[in-house]
Amino acid sequence: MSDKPSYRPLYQQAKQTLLGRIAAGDWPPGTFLPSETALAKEYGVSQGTIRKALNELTSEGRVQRFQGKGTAIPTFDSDLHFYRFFLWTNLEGKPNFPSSQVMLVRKEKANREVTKHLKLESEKDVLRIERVRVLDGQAAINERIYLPCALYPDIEKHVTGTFPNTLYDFFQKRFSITIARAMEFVTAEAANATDAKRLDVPEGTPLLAIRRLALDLHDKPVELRFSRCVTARHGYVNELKLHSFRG
Amino acid sequence: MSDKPSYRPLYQQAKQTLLGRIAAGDWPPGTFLPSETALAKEYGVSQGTIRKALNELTSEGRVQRFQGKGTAIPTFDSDLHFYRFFLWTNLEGKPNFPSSQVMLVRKEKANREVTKHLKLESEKDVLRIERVRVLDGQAAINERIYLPCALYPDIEKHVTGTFPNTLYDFFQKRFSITIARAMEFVTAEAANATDAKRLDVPEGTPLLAIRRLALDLHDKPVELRFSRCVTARHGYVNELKLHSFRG
DNA sequence: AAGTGGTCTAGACCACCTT
DNA sequence: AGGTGGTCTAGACCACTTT
Repeated sequence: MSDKPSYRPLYQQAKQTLLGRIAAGDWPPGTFLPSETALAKEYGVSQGTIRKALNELTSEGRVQRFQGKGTAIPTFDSDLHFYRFFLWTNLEGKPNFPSSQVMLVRKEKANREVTKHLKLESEKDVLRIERVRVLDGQAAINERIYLPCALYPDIEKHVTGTFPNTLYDFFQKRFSITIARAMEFVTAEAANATDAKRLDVPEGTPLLAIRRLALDLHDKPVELRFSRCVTARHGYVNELKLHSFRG
Repeated sequence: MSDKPSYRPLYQQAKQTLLGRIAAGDWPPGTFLPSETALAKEYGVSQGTIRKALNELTSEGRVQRFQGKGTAIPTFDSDLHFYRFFLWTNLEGKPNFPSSQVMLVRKEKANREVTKHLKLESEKDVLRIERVRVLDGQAAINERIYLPCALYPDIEKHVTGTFPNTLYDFFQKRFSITIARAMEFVTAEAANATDAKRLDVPEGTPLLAIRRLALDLHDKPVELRFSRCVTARHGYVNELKLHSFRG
């Protein structure tokens, strides 16, 4: 009658426990977990069971395994991760590392849209960052970013003067916030006056508009980003695959 | 000195062999593979080794496993697959099953761009299909599709009268062509006269332009598709994740 | 040499589906 | 009841890294 699962594989339990400890920061990025044998002893299961848990975590990008060395928590600046969240290439398909010019940094009250997407309780303080990203020497992306101030204590003080270009790396190092995934919603819109000025295109030029919500290891929204992009020389690349439902 | 791998795990060999037989059509979509024990005996390895190979194939979407039943080759119309290749939702994030109106079907010589992307040897015959896709009752996507005639024998005869809406399902059932993955390149462009007419928008309206190259199980290009989309009421959704490099 | 993860095996038992 | 895949274990050996 009851529809309880009433059964939970040991390796799933171990995986969940490990995930919780990773999210809680037991092993900061760049450090190594205990060995399989140590974890197996600690959890009272066989090594093979721990191995299965760790392999699933590996396939989800939560840990990295190195033969002969051990199992580590990945850091965001590792090559593995950057291009998972930066999907721009030029027309020939070559990726491109962007540079940034910050146009505005300001603390303000979140409006309704920002409050909704970031799942804030009410109209809390957010840090608003506006910057232009440069690809192949061309101003290409006009970006507006909102960060809940509560999650990034004293962030204003960190961002005076030079501003980090690779934000997700900065979030992890300074605030222990790891971006685990992001949802994007892409549309085409006409350039407004600000876009035109910052991107050096005529008003009305078709731009690719991306709304991105980035989530941390607990699936909590930690960043909202609006990007408006000139696609004369670059484009947004995406690969569609069949792979598993459980990934 | 030589950099040969000089080592190849058994389960990888088994996986490659199985992939080859799947691609060759030994087990058509919807049919079941031999059991683990049968495959283990056939390949002269243990059941655990075959299991590991099959589990990797599962995570890549190449097979589906059902406890108590067996291991099957997925069919494209299974719910699992359609929305992997159709990323449109309305502004509230609700997915939408599109309908199609075919505007043009014609055999022609491939131009340089089509030849290049489809990796044709020279300017071979391609079937050109133009259709408008309707979302929520609104003409939303103006689509132009190129198929190499060599891969779709007598396709002209199949497409008179009614035309299949879910093309990839049709490719698999009629031509044994399974779409395994696709690469998309997304830009923003202004609506031309044809777009304006078919999508009922003013000329110059910003459209989302997608070039998609679809590949079969052998990674051979089998379809080139240009979509031009109104994003007033809908958008292209994409999820960015960390997951594994080997997926 | 010692420790790590990676592969491979063999066997036991469980959960699910079909007959 | 018998077959399938799913979980769990224990042990052997291999490949890689570090000491």
